[in-house]
Amino acid sequence: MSKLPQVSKFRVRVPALSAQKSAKKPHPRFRVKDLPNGSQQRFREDLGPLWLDFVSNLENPWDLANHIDVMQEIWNMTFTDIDHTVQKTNDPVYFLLLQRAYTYRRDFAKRGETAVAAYLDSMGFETPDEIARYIDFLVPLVSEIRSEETAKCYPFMWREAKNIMNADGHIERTGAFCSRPISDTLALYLEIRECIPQARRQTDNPRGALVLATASVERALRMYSTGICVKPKDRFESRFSRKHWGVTTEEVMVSVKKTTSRGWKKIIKAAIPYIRARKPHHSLRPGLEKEHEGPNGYTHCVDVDSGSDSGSDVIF
DNA sequence: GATGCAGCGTACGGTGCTGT
DNA sequence: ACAGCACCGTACGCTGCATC
Repeated sequence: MSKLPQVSKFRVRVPALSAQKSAKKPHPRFRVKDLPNGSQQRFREDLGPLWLDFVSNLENPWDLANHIDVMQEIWNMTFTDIDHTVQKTNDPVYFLLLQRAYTYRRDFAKRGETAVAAYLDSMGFETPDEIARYIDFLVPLVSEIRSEETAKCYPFMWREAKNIMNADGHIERTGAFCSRPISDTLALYLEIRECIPQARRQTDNPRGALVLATASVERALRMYSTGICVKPKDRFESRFSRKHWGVTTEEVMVSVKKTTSRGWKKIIKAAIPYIRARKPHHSLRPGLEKEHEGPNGYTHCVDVDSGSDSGSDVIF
């Protein structure tokens, strides 16, 4: 880079005509073409991934509206030649970055479905009953798991979890957040990061991406609670939204925040083999209610460092 | 090399929800 | 009632592959 390009002023325009005339109640809606000339491709290829990398690191990946400063920062970093002030109203940059984040979360939902379908397929079950029983073990009903003191564990969140019949139905588990479907789903985050130069990647742990991956996998697993994938009656109930999954992600975050740096290396190491491993797969789920609060299987998913498989050879 | 096709990702428009 | 937000469905265009 011999010299910086000349800075040009980008003036905000009104939304495209087709967007304005679309509905009875028109409202601001921007398209990529509403961005300044010459910025569209860099928006897609550079700014978008940087933004999603940031979102992946957030403690609350559902709440994005209060990160104008970061949007501005990555805009300035990406577009040294185009001056623009990011703002909440009438701004295509703000609007399109939020849209990109919605798509990002939906991609996690889809990836979870694909990962779970592949996982169950690989288990070689022969009847729906077998699948239903296994799902019941992996994702016990909320009421059951919270009322039973000894069962503070969602087995689907662990690489390995098995009932030990002698000691009060105690569940032995290892490998927090390293179950195959969670690793598979988290690989989506690694795929997004691949196109970002190492020096520009976020350096924190991808807490937001991990809680989204975990919730997405639970959502997909619960679709199979009857042994076959059940479509929801109401498509709005099936959304991977803050409304339906915000409580779950908050609770999972309790465990995520306790994860050590060694734990993070293991989690990333487990996800790496799944990079670019999946194709999209469409299926749906029945609704899920959150009824109780307090410590539970989500908040107890933390490895006791075993010393084995340190993950020390992982760079991410 | 040209053409056709399938798979996939993205952009865009639609719509229910929520806040004022 | 209205405006804006949040999420979903899908059309479209791009890419890669097969076939001629």
